[in-house]
Amino acid sequence: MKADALRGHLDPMILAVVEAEPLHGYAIMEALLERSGGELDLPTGTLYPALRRLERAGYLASEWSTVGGRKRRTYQLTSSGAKMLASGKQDWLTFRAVVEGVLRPSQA
Amino acid sequence: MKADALRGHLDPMILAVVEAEPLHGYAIMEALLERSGGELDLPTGTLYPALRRLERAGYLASEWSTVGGRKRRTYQLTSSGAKMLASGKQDWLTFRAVVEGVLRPSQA
DNA sequence: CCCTCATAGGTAGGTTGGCTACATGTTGCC
DNA sequence: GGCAACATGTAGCCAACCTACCTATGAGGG
Repeated sequence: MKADALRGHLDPMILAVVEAEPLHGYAIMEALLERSGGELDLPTGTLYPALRRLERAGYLASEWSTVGGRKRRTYQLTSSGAKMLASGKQDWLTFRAVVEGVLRPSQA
Repeated sequence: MKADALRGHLDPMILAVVEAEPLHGYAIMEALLERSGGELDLPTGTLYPALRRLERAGYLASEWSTVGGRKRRTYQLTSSGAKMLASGKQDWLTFRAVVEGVLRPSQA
């Protein structure tokens, strides 16, 4: 999968995995990997900046903890983030319709 | 629709509209607009550089003509472009599966 | 004891492609 | 005369994703 493809689609995906329960960064990476069937293996240089961006934007809130001697920063969805996720899902449907409308062999 | 969303997905869409018949830039714009149900209204600053990029890459070949006093540059798909389009369509299916696998409410 | 892997977090800097804004010229219609 | 539609293009901005790098702990094998 090309790198650019993800552009603008990553944010809702991140928000989606923390929707059900708060997760820390590493666990988010694993969740994305699992839910994508092994396709979405984000480098840390993508994920961590993205999380900070989403927190700055107010869509996520974070909290530090220590588990088994390791520091974790756990992110949870804010109410603003939930709205963003909902609209992101809607945007995805629109986007999908656009791409498929164009890509479809076209019945003329 | 956010601007970034298009990143990396535009190329196959352009190739797709010239698949059936060669078209000039302006006509490609209109075709995209129509096939997308009015959603995909590309600025010229996006389309024309993209066409040149695709030609440089060997996926499109162009030819000048004059119709009704107006100069047109008509693009047609090369065989290399056809391959690219096919793989782009496949990539789209993969990408769609990834996004929807992650976005889906998740049955846990 | 040491090495390596998995776990856990992060930054700096490069790339790139879609965007805004601008520039040019024609035809056709009011 | 003026404006919309037709037609093509460039320069430069910016955001986001990437590569490459850094730090640190715990667990397991040799």
